[in-house]
Amino acid sequence: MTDTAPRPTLEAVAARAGVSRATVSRVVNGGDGVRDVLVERVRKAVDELGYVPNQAARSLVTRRHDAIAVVVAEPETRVFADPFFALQLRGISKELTAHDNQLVLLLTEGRDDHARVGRYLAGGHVDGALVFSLHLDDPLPELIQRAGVPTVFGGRPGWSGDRQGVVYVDSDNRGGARAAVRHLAGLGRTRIAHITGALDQTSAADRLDGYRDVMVDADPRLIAEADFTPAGGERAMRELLDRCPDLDAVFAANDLTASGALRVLRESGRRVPDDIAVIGFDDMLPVAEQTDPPLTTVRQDIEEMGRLMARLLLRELDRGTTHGGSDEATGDTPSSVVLPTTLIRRASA
Amino acid sequence: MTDTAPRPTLEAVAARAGVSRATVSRVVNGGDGVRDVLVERVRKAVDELGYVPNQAARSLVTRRHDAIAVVVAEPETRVFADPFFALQLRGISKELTAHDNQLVLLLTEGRDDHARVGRYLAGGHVDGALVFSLHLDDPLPELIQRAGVPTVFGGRPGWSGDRQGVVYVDSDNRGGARAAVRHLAGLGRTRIAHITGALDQTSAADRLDGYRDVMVDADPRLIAEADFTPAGGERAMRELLDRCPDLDAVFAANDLTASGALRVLRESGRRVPDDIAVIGFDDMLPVAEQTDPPLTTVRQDIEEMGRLMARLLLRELDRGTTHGGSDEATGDTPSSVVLPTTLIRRASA
DNA sequence: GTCACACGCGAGAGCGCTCTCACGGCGCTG
DNA sequence: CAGCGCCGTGAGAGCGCTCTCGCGTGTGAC
Repeated sequence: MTDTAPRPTLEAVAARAGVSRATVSRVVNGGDGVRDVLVERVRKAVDELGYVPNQAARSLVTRRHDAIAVVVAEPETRVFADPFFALQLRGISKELTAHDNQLVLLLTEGRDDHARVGRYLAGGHVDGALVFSLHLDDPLPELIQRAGVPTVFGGRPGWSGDRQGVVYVDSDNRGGARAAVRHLAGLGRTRIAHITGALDQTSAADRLDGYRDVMVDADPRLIAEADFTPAGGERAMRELLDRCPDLDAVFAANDLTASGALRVLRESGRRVPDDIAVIGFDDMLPVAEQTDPPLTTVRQDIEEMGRLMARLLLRELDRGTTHGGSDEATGDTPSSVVLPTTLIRRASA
Repeated sequence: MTDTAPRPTLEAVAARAGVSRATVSRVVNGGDGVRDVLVERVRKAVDELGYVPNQAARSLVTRRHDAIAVVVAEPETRVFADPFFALQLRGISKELTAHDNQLVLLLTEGRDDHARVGRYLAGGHVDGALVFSLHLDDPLPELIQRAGVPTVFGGRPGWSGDRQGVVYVDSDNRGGARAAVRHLAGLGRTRIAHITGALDQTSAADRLDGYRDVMVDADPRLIAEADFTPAGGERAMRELLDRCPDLDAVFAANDLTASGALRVLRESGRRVPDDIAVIGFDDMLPVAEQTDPPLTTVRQDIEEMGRLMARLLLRELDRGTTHGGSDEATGDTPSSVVLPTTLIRRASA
């Protein structure tokens, strides 16, 4: 009953089917160039014995693992505790599963972990990596680049120098921000404030840029820095009310920030959206739909981002396999993708 | 620059250090029974060559993979989109990392996926599995049991027949529920209602049991069924207000449900906690702290649950290795653990 | 009817590692 | 001073698979 059952090997299947190991191998791997009679016979033997190929043995010779590492740096709990990551992971999982790849999850916290991850990736345990590099000064991308593992990044990595061959998937943060602010302007609002996210993350920086695109010469006092958290949103909102009591709209860097801001506005007796209109970013359902009033926000398709990351990586891996090991970019390198965002109108603006 | 660098093998290290493969292997795996001089020499060679053992080759002979599968069945998006799962995963990751084990994530949705997971586990790709079996009728546990892979479950599996050797880690849902209801009673509330979770999950059933433990002969109309979602909470709350306008307290099966209930209460003009006291479950910070008023709730240490699951599994695996392959339970089988919960008092009760 | 060729299949090497086994050297005892 | 034992080391087999190579058979062309 326990695992003492000795797993059948290729050899065993071959014996039972009355063919050679090589033939069984061929059948198991697609069955090209084998007569149908034999294919049938081998399939039967496989079924009867419950044969499952030993991945270790296979990897040893093929040097492929059909496994992808997903690296998530999570210096703060926040990052991990929000649904963002979970949704992306789900998209990745779906895509990988569809291509018979496994998902090896590497969560890192702290510097020493980076070394560990670097070692792991360099160790050739996986065929590629999907990396969420959230901060500008993250040493991880550098490490990974050096490990020589094909990689796709989630979110635009924040290097100043854009190295060649760096592939990422991102939302159109800047465009989304522009849409949000334009929407507010379209409502006739003129004193539109912005509560930023953590500005060491490209998404926050990009959203701020989008805001500035529209509010070309905005009063700098209309911009308050926060960190993507509700608490940060509260603090920033108080600051803003203090500095600019006349503001009539707020674009928050994400929904959580917006929820904090809403709370402060309610406390201060302002009506939303009558006195002050509020827009968030993300369209995190548990948050955006439950605020009071429900939050107008910019939706990004997070699951699709994940799926796309996986697809890009798999394509690159496939390319590497098919075209033989050419060294430098062979022309059709997959390139980065920026997904569109859409404005979701609810009650807050 | 690219991955064309041929990874050094044991052989190469041995040559450089002027010893045999066997000796290098010994050093790499702990270095027992090798003279310090040689250990040093080998270490140096390893560093210089940047040698990393080939896990596939190693697994092939040791039959260990140092990898654990985490299986998450997620029929509903909800499950995945809440921080619960993420926190647990984090605990697991920490523990596995500390023991140099990898985390292979398997997300399933739908029936066909079950077969896939079963095949994967039976395929001997991983040493063990951590399984989140959320629903009573889930076929997954059965499948996994049959695959013969050492497994620890997250949350009490819902089989009527408690098979032997089933190990799980759970929160004290029933005890926590009792504490919550007692607290309400201690506040002088007498008409205490309960909004349940999805009752096909053991956690929901256990919390209901806890409620009943205290409210021994509760008015059945004080119990409304929901599904752990805010929307469900709203619906159930309306039902309850309709049926029992005189209720003075509500114990909700989780924080999300409670947040829905709070909204309905506010709409209906009831004051919380003055008119109606509310308690949740989970202590999900982004929710519990942000409700209005902040939610009194039952905290469970989710991350610790994850960590514990991993620890239990690793211990079991270790046991299997150390004591040779004895077949039936060797006495010191790790047994299930139920973690305590604590009541967190905030403003809502 | 003969020759060339293609196609299907089996034999065998080898991927990088671990682990058993046997051997040489040293220290200890009598 | 001889012999026994033990510790440290190397040689070599083999884990389960893939893949190249070559042989045999069947098919088509002349």
